[in-house]
Amino acid sequence: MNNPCGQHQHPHRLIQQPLDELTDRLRRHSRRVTGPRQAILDVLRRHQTPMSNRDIHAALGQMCDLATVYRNLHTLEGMGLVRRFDLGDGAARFELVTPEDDGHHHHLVCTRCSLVVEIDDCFPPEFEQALAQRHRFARISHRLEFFGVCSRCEAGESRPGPVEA
Amino acid sequence: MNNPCGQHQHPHRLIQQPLDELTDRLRRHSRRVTGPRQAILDVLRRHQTPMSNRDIHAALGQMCDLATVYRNLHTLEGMGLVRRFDLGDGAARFELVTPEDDGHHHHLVCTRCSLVVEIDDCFPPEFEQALAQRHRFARISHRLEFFGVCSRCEAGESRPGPVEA
DNA sequence: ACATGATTGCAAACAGGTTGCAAGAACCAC
DNA sequence: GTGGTTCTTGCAACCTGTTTGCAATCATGT
Repeated sequence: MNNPCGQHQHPHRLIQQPLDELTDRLRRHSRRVTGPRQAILDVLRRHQTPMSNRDIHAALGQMCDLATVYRNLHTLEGMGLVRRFDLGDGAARFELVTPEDDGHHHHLVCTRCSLVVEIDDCFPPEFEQALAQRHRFARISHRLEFFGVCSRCEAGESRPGPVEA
Repeated sequence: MNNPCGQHQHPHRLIQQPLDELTDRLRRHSRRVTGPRQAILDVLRRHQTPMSNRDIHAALGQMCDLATVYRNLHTLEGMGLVRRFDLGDGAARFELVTPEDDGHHHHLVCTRCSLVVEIDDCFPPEFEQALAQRHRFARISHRLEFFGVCSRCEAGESRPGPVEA
């Protein structure tokens, strides 16, 4: 994997984090280790790609209310255990973040079947610095996602639900 | 204005397009030139930064229903007269596109006051090509927006409504 | 001017997400 | 363990952005 300018790139999602380690992180933030929370973390750690609140709720079976999922992801995001992504279809997606990795990376989304590929490339941070200076902005960050049509869909074997372009 | 790799960049919004030219484009697409449409185009051509449906509706005064604004922007987007942006706050924004320029560009948004700065820099198209090939995706495009805190806000002179981080 | 079909206003309906409140756990201290 | 304090949860109502059905209205070709 190289990158736009042969430079920056973010490694991530190398291995699944043990569930205990995750719940420990909850405790360290003085958050209670509840059934729904463990279940949500467990679902997330088994997943490679970002999941929506609805996805997670579905994966949980009738374990808890959808509102609980929303609240917990909000909490987890605040704790930095989870990172929010916007894949452009109006629903927030979440991925687990490891303590080492800040979770910064991007995605390539198939606009036909919603297949998501994790992308580690990114443009060099110096670019952002330059932008910040030029426009006198502080604490600059960015959001970048790619869209396209995966080979299966391109070949005609269309399937599930689409995401907007 | 340079760019991430000293390469690609999209010039845009050089001058206001005459209103007649815009309505002509409507006719060419066999769309009727109605009051609301002209007004919407007129509001957009006077604006430098992307406007939400609500913004436009407000700028129009009680000229037409909000639903009409939504429908028209959808139509205009389909015709390629307007381009949709997602600045991350849950409301779609639109900017007029000139016939020459495809409207591809990005924004730097202040997360405190919502100030928007138009950004012409972008990473080189070859990068997207490479991504496409590597993951066997076709027709790749991307969405990129920057967020930060503008100098005024950083200086403490906070004001209007925020946008998410 | 007329006919005709696109367009509009209005209200209802949606979807994602948030929130108030009372009931139900976790967790700490004893 | 027991008990209480405080965080969480379920539920239902609510909010915002956006879409849609339908009848009334208006822009356009003739």
